[in-house]
Amino acid sequence: MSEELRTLSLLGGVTAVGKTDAAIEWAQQNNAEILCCDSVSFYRGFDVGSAKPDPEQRKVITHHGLDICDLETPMDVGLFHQYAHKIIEEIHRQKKQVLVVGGSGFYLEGFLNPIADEVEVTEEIRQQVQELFSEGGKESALNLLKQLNPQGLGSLDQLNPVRVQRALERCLASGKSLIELEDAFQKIPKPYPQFQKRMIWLDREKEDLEERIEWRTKQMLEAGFVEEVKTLVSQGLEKNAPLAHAVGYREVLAYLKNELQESDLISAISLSTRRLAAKQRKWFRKKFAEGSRMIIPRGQSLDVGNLEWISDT
RNA sequence: GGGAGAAUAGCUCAAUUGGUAGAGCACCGGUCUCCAAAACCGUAGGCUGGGGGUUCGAGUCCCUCUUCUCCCG
Repeated sequence: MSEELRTLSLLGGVTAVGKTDAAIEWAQQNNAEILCCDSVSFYRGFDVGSAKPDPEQRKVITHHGLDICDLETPMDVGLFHQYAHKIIEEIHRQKKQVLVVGGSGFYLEGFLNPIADEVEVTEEIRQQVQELFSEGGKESALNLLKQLNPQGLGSLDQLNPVRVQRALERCLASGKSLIELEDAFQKIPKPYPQFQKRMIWLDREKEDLEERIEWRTKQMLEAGFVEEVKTLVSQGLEKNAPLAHAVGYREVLAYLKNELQESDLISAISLSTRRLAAKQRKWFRKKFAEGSRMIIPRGQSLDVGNLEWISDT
């Protein structure tokens, strides 16, 4: 088998930059299938607001990683990478290339660095910790954590309720201290060792991206974003905090509850989306290889025949 | 034309009887091994619309100009 087939290509980029079209074009030219890495597009029913590739686009090139879970069976990084391993093997068996496309930093990082260990948190433990939180809040969880970890809490951010909750779950589930868990985590080897990884990420000039974001926001609303959120609410959207707070979904939800005026909807969604882009940009700068940023000139789409991939070091 | 009110950080607003201006959001920076488009932390930011006056001291009281909003003609 040629070396080329052992390559894993990661195409990142900020939101609204034009990733979807670029990915499809590249995949066509390079006999590839696409694995989407987008924390909202994983979910069934989150179509308009996540700018998910539409059925037409998916007919052109096979997309994986879309519609693989729903509100009742939430995705997490560990699960996603189990899935990704399987899909990548499958694509290679067909002697095709894999193009990972997405903007979700934490999920993308799983291709480059260890992001999870073997500790499995059972539903009972999750419930138990949840109850502790609703009764005594973060403080009582922190107290219990301190009892379980006389040697200290390691690098835990004690001010962050989500982090404290996770840490406690993992302590209870593993029977180990946070420091032991951290030490063990340090020793986990890099993931996907059988592949040579290369990457590139797309960006645009500030003003250019802002215009695209606003334009796309309007498109989404015209395409039935509000209806989509109504349906999701009936399926229990509000019980899933991260999705209920996802960019755009949060604003439409506020509008449906009369907390946001219709006339402010576009600007509110656009603002959130711009913040997301800024956050993504920071992530790519930090985690993707030096020189892997590619700025698409205003009014143009990407020349995918000419990408300068940067190898993971 | 007459009357009333407002003017404070990029935005929305705070500031007890006059005592050297604060918050939320945005911006900028940072953190996170399983909810990550989430969650959390930090920095910076103001000749308080202009000018004058009273006072030891004015965002706060007085005068004046400018701008905006509302009401009456």
